[in-house]
Amino acid sequence: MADQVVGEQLGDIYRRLLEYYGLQHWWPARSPFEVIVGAILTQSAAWSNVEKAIANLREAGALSPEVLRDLPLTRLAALIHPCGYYNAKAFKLKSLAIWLGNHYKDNLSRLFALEAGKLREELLSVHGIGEETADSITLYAAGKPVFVIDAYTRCILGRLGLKPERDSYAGYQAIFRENLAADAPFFNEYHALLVYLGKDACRTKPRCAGCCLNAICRTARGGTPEPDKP
DNA sequence: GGCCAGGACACCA
DNA sequence: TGGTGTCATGGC
Repeated sequence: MADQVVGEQLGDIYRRLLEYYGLQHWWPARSPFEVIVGAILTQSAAWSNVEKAIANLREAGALSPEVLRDLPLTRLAALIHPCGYYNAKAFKLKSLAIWLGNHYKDNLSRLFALEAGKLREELLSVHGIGEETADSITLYAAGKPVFVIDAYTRCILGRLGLKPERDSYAGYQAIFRENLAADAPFFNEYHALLVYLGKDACRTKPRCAGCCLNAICRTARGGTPEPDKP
């Protein structure tokens, strides 16, 4: 498939999603550090539960690396209890806060001054930050143009017949990088819209907005979405 | 009562 | 290198 065609498909999908869902203005956070915390807490968790955990952290005045570092692990785990995996995630937040202090003196501006590739590499060195979380931070907190690949994005691309040859994070990410202009606000909205579409169309019991995916498929490749696989 | 949600890591073959 | 088990709550 010619790259130009894929680019046009991706552009068409974006326009239709924007028309259907409207601007999302992600990430839902009050500060870049809160974006980072949220990106870790939302790992395999419903955002509604993450919001409760973040509210607890805010109320405890713990939404800063300095305070997180000094907070006992058990206390931190109790605060983030609602979002699940609280012991594992407490350790991840601790690791992040310690790393940020040791390497960047808690200065996010210094961290975000790094070139996107280097920033990603740095973030991946932190325990608990994998590819998706690193890219979420790079895009939504640092404002650099990398495309976030999550389970919804994989599902949607697969159903649109755009699954990469190499079924890997890098494979999916290359589809966006190689066929769209690198633009952070655009990638920001696009990924947010894919998540909303995914919530509606990638579940076993698609709700009404599944028709949105069908409409996208009809015009994008003249076909219909493939059924979800468990 | 079962299923699922904006993953990452350790371990093993 | 790829597959599997583990971490765990809250809403529907």
